[in-house]
Amino acid sequence: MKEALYESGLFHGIKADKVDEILQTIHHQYKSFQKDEYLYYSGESCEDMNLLVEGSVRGEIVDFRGKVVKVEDIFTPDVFAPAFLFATENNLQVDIIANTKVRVLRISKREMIELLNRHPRIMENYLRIISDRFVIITQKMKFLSLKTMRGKIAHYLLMREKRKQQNKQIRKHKTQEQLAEYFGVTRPSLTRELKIMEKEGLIYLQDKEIKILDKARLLDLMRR
Amino acid sequence: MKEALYESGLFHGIKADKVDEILQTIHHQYKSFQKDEYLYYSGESCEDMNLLVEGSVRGEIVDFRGKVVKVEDIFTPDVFAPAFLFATENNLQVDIIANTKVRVLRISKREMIELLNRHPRIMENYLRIISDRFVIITQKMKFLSLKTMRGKIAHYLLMREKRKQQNKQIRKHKTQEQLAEYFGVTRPSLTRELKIMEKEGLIYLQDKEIKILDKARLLDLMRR
DNA sequence: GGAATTTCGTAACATATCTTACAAAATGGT
DNA sequence: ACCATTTTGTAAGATATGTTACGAAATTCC
Repeated sequence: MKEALYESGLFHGIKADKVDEILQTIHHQYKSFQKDEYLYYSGESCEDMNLLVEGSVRGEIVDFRGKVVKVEDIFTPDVFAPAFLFATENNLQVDIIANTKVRVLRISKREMIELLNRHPRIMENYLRIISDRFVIITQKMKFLSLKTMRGKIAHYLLMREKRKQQNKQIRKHKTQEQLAEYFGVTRPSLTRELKIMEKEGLIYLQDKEIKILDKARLLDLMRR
Repeated sequence: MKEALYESGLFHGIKADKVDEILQTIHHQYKSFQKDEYLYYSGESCEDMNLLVEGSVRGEIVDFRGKVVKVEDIFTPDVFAPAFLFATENNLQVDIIANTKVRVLRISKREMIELLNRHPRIMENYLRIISDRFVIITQKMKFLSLKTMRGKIAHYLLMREKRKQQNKQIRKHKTQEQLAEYFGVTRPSLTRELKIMEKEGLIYLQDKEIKILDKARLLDLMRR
C-alpha cells in the first residue's frame, strides 16, 4: 500500500524515504471504502486531493436524472478528479464509485497548495496529472463526437491496433455487451453492425475477438 | 493590450506594476496573427504557454480526416490550450484558429515552470485555469452524451435560462443553423423537432427566439 | 461432463434523424 | 421601398439505430 505512493505520478522522481519525510510535514489521512460505495456524488464539492493507494474507482457522468456514460476507470496509484480540486466551480460533474475495496490518501486543498509550493517536483507532477487527464477527456470527446456507429467501431479498432504496436498495456478482451455500452449503442445493434462489417470484409470475428482486415477502409469510415 | 495582461486570470491578484516587474525577469515574446490564421495545427506539439492579449481564437476538434466539432472560443485575456503544455503527450488534439486579428504572449515551458515555482499566486492561478477548462470540457462531454435531440434542446434551453437568471453574459441569438451545428444535427431536423415541441406546448417560437413554456417537462426530457 | 449462466446471432417492427428539395418569411443593404 | 440574401418551415423517402424476443453457442461452475 505504501509502495503505491512511491510509484504514484504525484511523487514521481522523489525517493521513497523523501516521500515519507514530506508526508510527515503535512496533514493527511487515509480513508477506506467498500466495493460499490460512492466516494463522491455528482454535485458534491471537492475539497481534498485524492490519491488511490488500493483498488480502483470509476467516474460516471450523471445527468439531472440518471447515469449516462462511464467516463473512465482510475487505478491505483493514480489521483482521481485532480481538476475539480482547483476549479472555481469545484462541484464534481461525476459520481465516483468504488470498483473494488478502495483506500485513498487524502490531503486538503490548503495543504496541497503548500505542498506544491514547497516541492517543485510535486508541482510539475500535479500539473502533468491534470493535463494528462485533460488530454484523455479530450480524446473521449472526440470519440463521442463521431456520428456513426461504424465510425466509433473503426476508431476503437484502430486505436487498439496502435496501442498494440506501441506495446502498451494490452487490455483484456471486451464483450460485445461492454463494447456496446462504451459506444453508447445497444448490444443487438452492435452485433448487427459488426456482422455487416464482417460480410463487407472490413473485419473478421474470431473467438470473440475482432480482427482488422482492411485498415484503409476503416480509416475512411471515420470521415463521418 | 497591456491592460489585458493585468486583467488576465494568470496574473489575477497581482498588481500591475508587479506584473511588469515579473515579466522583466523572464523571457517572453509577443506574436501576432491574422484573422483565420492557424496558431497551432492539431498534432503539433505545444512548447509554450499562450496568453491572448488581443482578439479571440477558436479550438476545433479534428479527426483523422475532417473537422468535427468546435470546442470553444477563447477570448482575450485568457490562456488557451493550458493543459497541453504540461501533458506527457503534448500534441494538440485541436486546431487553434484566429477568429480575429490576434496577439499572444508566449512563455516557454521551462520559463513557465520557473514562474510557477517563484510565484505561488501564479501557480494557483494556473491550476485554476487548467481546472476550469477541464470542468468546461466535462460539461461539453456531458452534453454530447445526451442521446436524443430533445434532450439536447432541453439541456441547452435550461442552461441558457440558468445563465440569464445569474445575469451572466447573455450571448447573442443563435440561428437555427448554428444551433443545429452545435447539437450535431441537421438543420431541417432541428426545425421539425422545435415545431413539434411547440405544438406540445413545451416551448414557444417567437421572433426567432425560443421561449420556455413548460420547464418541468423539459427537465423530464433529459432523462434520455 | 453436465447444468447453469453468459455471450452472441438474428429477426421483425418501431422510431429518430438524415437527405434533398423547395417555398415562405424575415432581414439587410442601398 | 425594393432586391438580394439569409433564415425558417415543410414534406417525402432513405437510413441508422432502438426494442423486444428467442434460440444457439460458448463459457463457467460444480
